[in-house]
Formats: sequence, structure tokens, C-alpha cells
Amino acid sequence: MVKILIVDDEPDILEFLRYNLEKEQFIVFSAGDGITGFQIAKKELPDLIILDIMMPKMDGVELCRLIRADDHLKNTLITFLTAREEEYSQIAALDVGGDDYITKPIRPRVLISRIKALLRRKHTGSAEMEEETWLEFGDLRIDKEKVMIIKNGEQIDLARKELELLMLLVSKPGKVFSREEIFNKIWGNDVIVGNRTIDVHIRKLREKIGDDFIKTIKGIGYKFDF
Amino acid sequence: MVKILIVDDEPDILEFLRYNLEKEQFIVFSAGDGITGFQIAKKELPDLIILDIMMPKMDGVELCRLIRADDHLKNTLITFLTAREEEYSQIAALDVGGDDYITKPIRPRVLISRIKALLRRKHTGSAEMEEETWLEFGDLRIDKEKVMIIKNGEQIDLARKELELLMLLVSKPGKVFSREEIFNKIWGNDVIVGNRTIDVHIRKLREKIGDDFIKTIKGIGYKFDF
DNA sequence: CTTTAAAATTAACATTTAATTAATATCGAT
DNA sequence: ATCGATATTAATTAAATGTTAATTTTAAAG
Repeated sequence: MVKILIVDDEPDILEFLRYNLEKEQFIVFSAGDGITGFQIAKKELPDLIILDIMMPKMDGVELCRLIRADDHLKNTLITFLTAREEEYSQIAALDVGGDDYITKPIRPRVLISRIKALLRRKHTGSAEMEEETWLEFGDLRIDKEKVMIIKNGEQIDLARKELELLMLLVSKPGKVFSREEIFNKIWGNDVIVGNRTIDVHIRKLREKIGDDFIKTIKGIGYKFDF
Repeated sequence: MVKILIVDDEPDILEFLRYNLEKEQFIVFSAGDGITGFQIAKKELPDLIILDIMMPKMDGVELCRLIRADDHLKNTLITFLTAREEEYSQIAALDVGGDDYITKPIRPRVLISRIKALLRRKHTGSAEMEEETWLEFGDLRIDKEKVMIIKNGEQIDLARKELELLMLLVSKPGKVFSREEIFNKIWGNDVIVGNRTIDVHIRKLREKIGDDFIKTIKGIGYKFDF
């Protein structure tokens, strides 16, 4: 029986997670703040702890440090919950010893499959490291390794430049990339291509992944929006 | 005469499966929901039941539990149908006592060969889910351990480089291997060969195993696709 | 140590298609 | 309404890959 502890200050989220996890036969504990969470963790020794990053009193990162410093808990799996925007927190989270992070809004299927992947990884020891090479945004999955996307369950191949462009935009969701920046990163400073080239690639991408993801900021550039 | 029961809420899928199974001389029953499915199963005692995981009223996993709990049906073979995405369902499905699962979109050749393999396994009475050391892609079987290829039941001899190349691609189905990567893994960093060498080997492979399996991603590399 | 057949590689040429350009239309701010 | 920026579509280009056959290498057999 796998025990999971959830630490989050929002009751709605606690309830939502509890419901979805219990449906999958996990044993769920929950706490509304980091201090309580730490106490429960020490008592129950869960297999996995899901931590909200933003919390009053003690935030997730802080609690994670505590857990990693505790002899009985140091090997416990930790998954962070973060709002999509806080990408810096995500980095901090993994720095401080998190095993994974999940962005809000939480999608049950993603949540469950990530958790199971984590647990499996721990079980099988290590080296296997079934690295998830894909990113998921709503009904869009971007699989870099397979050079394709899955949109509504349908597989679509990308061309090289399309993939490069998409990965660039996706590397910082929400950030606006200027045309100049895109040229430099994808073509390099020296290569000279006409100024409609980017537009055409953007168009092909939109055709494949849908119009909603890539937004034009006129006079400035493009951004991947989600 | 082998009897197969299909339970799926999508009429299109039912019809598609029925067509393909009857073509193979199976006797086919079908039901549009779990409850009806269970009734038919008790009456007809099929050899194999194909269950869609996602269904209204009673989902496939639930029905599977029922079947496994029923004295007359508990040994019936069960194959799940899952969308490619629902990785976790697949795990749940096998947990709950499924014998196999097939991902949508369903490929007739794969379907039939999997079903036959299942039936064969049951007949030969090997009680335990013997670990399959081979990979089956439609009518192509690749046995990694025995290092041999069987196409349409006929063994194909591959030359050494051909085999190495195929094994490399198959080691991560779907992953795109760059030419550089292929060179490094098969020839080694130091050996220098002309740049059409890989193409020629790819061509010979395609000649032997069929054109559909190895896909070119221009500008990036090749992938084993199925 | 040849001989021989298969395999691997190279070379020459053909074909494919992603990437780019070009031409024209549309948009959006002022 | 105008102008600069972006969108769209189709045509073109250039690079990558496909194909075939000839050549070289390898390995096995005599």
C-alpha cells in the first residue's frame, strides 16, 4: 500500500487530490501547512509527499529541505505543485531536492501517471530512469525525442525547424521572443534569411498544434502561451 | 471454434473489430456497455473478451473485476483496449487481472497477432504470463535475445550491420536517432565511413522488413515507427 | 594461402521535401 | 485612412536522402 502525504494550504486542492489519489487506491494523508506536514511525515513515513510551493508559514521549498535533512525521510519522493508561471520556483524546487513537479491547474490523468512513474522509478532502483522526454500543455503533448506532437491523441510529425522553433518558444512559456532573438538562436548570427521565413514557420506550427498556443505580439515577437 | 466477446461503447469500434475478427474465422459477440457485456459473457462463455477501458456505466476495469470474480469466467482471457495516452490505465488494467492490452488506434494486423498469441499461450497451458522477450509490430517480430526477425512467420536473415542498426532503432521505438548517434553507436567514433552508408543499410533493412517501419525525419535522423 | 561468396562501402546519379523566397493580402495601431 | 508589421499561399531552391550498381573488404571454405 502506497502512502501519499499532501501538503497544501488550499482546502479545495487537498480535497481534489485526495479524491483522485484515493480512487487509485493510494492511502492519503493531508496537511494544511508545512509544520503540520512535517509532523505527519515523521509519523507516517509516506512513500511520496506532494508539496505546494507557495504556502504561508513554511513554504514547500523550506519543508523540502527539512525532509531531505531528516534521516528517516531523506529518501522520500517529493513532488512539488507550482503555478504555471513560477518557473523559477520550479528550478529552485528541483535544486533543493524535489523529484518532480506538477503545474497547476492539475490534470488528474497527468498527476496519476507522473506519480506512478515516480514510484516505479524508485522501485526499479535507478539507472532505468525512464526520463519523460515530453512536455504537456492541455491536449498538446510535445515529444522532442520522437520529433512529433500529439494533439487530441493524434500523432503529428514536425520538421526540424518547426521543432527547434517550438522548443525555443516552449523553453520559457509566456516569454516573448523577438524575431532577432529567434534568428540568433535558431539560425545563428551569420546565416541570413529573408524576413518572412519565421512567419512561415510559425504558420506551419500553428497549423499543426492549433492556433491558440503561439501568440503574436505585434512589433515585438512571438510567445508560447498556455 | 473460438468465441470472442467485444465490449465497447463506440459502435464504430465494435463494427471495425467484428469485421476484422470474423475475417479470421472467430465467432464474435458484442456489447455496448459493461452490464450487457457481463450478461452475454455468462451466457456464451467466450474464450476471449476484449474490453474498452473507458466506458459509461461500468468501465472495463470494473467489468474485469466482475469477470475475475465469477467462477465460470475467471479463467477467460481478457484484453483491454486503451487510448495510447492512458498509460496509467494500462497498468491498472493488468493489475486488475487483464491478460493483455492493445492501444488505439487499433491496427488490425497487430490485433490479430496479439489475439492469436494469447490463445496459443492459453492452449499450450503455460500458466504464467511468460515474459515476452520479443517485440511484435504487426506481422514483424523482432526477438532481441535470439537476435532474429520473423516476418509473416518466415525467418529473415539480416546481415550484421543491418541487425545492429535495426536493434538500435528498436531499442527505443519512436525515438529519432540522428545519423551521428547511429554512427557513434554502430561504427564507433573513430571509424570513418562515407555519408551514404547509413542510407544503404536503411534501404536494405526496409527491403527486408517492409517500408513502413523505418521512418525518415529529414534533417534529423531515422526512427522505428509502428 | 588461395578461392569464393557475402557483406560493407563507395560512387554516381535521381528523387524527395523541408526551407526559403516571392508575391500578395490582411491586420492593427495611430 | 495610412503605414508598417504580420499572415498566407504558392513557387522555387537547396539540402538531404533514396537508389542502384560497381568496388572493396571481410570471413569462411577449400
